[in-house]
Amino acid sequence: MRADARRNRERIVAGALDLFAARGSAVSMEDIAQAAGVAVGTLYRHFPHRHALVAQIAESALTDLLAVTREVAAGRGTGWQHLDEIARHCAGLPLALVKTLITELPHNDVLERLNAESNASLVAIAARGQRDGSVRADLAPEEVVELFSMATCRAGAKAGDSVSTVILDGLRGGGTTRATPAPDEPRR
Amino acid sequence: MRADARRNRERIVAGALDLFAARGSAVSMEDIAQAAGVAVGTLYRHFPHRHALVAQIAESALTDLLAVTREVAAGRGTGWQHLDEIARHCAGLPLALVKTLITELPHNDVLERLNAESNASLVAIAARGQRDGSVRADLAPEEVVELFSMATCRAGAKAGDSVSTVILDGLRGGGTTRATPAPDEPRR
Amino acid sequence: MRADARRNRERIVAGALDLFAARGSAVSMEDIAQAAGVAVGTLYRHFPHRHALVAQIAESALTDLLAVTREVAAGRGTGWQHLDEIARHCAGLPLALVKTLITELPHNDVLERLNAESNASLVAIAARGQRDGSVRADLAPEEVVELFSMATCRAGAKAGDSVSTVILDGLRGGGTTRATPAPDEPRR
Amino acid sequence: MRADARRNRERIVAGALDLFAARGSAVSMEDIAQAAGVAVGTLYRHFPHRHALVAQIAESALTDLLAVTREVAAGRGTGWQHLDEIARHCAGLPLALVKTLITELPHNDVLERLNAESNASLVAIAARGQRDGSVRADLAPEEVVELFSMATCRAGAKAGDSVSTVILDGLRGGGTTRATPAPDEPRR
DNA sequence: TATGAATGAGGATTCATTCAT
DNA sequence: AATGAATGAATCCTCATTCAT
Repeated sequence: MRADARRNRERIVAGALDLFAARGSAVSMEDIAQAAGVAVGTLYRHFPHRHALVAQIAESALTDLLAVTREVAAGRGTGWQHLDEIARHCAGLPLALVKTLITELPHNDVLERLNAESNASLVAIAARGQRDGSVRADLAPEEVVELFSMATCRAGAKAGDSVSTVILDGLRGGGTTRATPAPDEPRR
Repeated sequence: MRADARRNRERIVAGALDLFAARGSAVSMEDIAQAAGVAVGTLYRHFPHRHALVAQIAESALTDLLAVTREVAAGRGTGWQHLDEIARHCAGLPLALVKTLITELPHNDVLERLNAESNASLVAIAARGQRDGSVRADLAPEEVVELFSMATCRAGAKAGDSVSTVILDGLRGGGTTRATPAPDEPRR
Repeated sequence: MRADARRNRERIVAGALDLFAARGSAVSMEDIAQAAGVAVGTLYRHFPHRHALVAQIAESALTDLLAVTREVAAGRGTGWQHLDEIARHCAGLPLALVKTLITELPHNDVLERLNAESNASLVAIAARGQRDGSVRADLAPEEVVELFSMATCRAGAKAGDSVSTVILDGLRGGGTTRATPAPDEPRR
Repeated sequence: MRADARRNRERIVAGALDLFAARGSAVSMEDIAQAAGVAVGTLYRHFPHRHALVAQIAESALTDLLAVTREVAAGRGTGWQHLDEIARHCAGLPLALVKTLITELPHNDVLERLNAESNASLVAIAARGQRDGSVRADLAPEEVVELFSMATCRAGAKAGDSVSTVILDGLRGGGTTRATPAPDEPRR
């Protein structure tokens, strides 16, 4: 792929993401092209139809999520610490947006698989956390992940904001008091 | 209003709600009319444009929410118990759907007001709960309400499902250990 | 016909005329009914369809015009005086509006006939005027009538306004011959 | 603009003008597109809505009128000769149609201005004609222009037809005074 | 390869007319 | 006879997609 073609493709994806975030998923292809500084024809050269573009955006985010998840999972620390660290990274990903975008997509194997794999990874982390005592054990690991996703996929989620923190803390196991912030982590 | 007209109106609203839930907010007016068993003209007689219909659906749900909130708030019990009880009622309301529908609506004073009032009510309840010790005090009442809303506005939320329960439990105050169900409150 | 029915019919016609004048011919039947203080059903009881209503309005005006024309023609005076007098009466009739309304009507025998008869009457008057010397003789009587109609069917025509007067005066016969083309400006 | 696009645009405008003339202003956009040999989408690419198309048609005609008016006014001859020459040119313009089309347009600054400028030009010409004696002086110049417009904006006006000629002649000044009111008919 | 014009199916909305109350 | 709700064809307009330049 020529350098300018790659650049165009990247600008399209980035511009579309911004537009979707700013004006909802009902943005027209024409507007997306314009935001990327190209003509519609070019947009369609890169993405044969709208779904392909949306899917690409989703795929990027989910791929990043999966990568982060696996990377963190490969490191050291308790299960809860892993969840917490992944959550921090998630704040930089447009997961809330992607979640809504996906709902208007027809069935898509790639996304399905990415989703399943992230989920499997997270469930494994949760389960491990429950075994190492860092994650509360009175929930199914899937429920832990669902709560984790809620903290992570909220619209305006920022790394370490109160609401995420409360949920994350709520997932902790053990006698350690749940939500009280550590002295050096003042609640915002 | 004539009886048949009211019946039609109700069938339209109910049918639209179902369709939106089943197929997303991009359903056509034609389909909505058909689902209600009327012709488009009838749909438009009751709602001069799509926004009016969507707004009506949102208004109903928010009105119900406000009513429940106030009714419960007027009863006895701790702040947390009130939140818990309201949450149970919310499970019957299409709040998750309404939340997404509202985003594609132009500014709407009525909805704005309903939203503000429900919120104010809930914040008051949260604050009261913090004073009576039933709600954890290390959060701003607004944050409590945000968490409450997350539990309440989830897509498939059912009264008393694990995830809601965890979040609600996470809002508890006091020495009592958070998530462990009290003997008389079996986790569902 | 019951008294209230006749009253309704009259209010409908009068209201429609006003609305057409104020907002153009594209007014809806609903609006016309409302302006008359009745429901659409009643409007349709009196006029089986829109065309019938419009035709009725046109018919009224043309009938009035014909009556005036014949009445004046039966009196004494020169041809030009008759034209002048008819023109004064026309100022009270919505002829300009009716002229435009008629264009959107399908073929209509009654209107056709009324039109033809008024025209015939006017042509006769013009011809008589040419014989009695009161109307300029260098035009076909039909052309005289066309000019007369222009004076008479203008949008804001008022009895005796300057513009009408000029045209009417231009139709005068007599020794003064302003209308004779100068030698170097041959009449086409 | 690409050659084919310009050709389409021109065919649309020309076709629409013909259709309006033939079938009134209520022609559908679909029909207009078909008459121009394009699809509706193309029609809308050139004119974002019906009003824009109608306005374009009006603008063309009024622009032509203004150009003619100014061009003629810059030449030599008496005021009346200028009016007469402009009238000849007007016969080629769809002024009658445009006049009715304009009534269904929302406020439009460009058209407003064009109208005002043509009018101002014509009024100036009329006034000059009154000073040079070629235009009758017993009318306000605005009234002269109104009469001029009547001659010029008639439905089937052809250059130099009798009716126009009579009106134009009626605007002449000079010693012969057919327009002098009879003593018992004071001019208002 | 990029451009942007053209296509046309689809969706919102209007309104003349019909019909149940 | 009046009312006003219901119908549905017709119209405007949008936008994903295709294609000529």
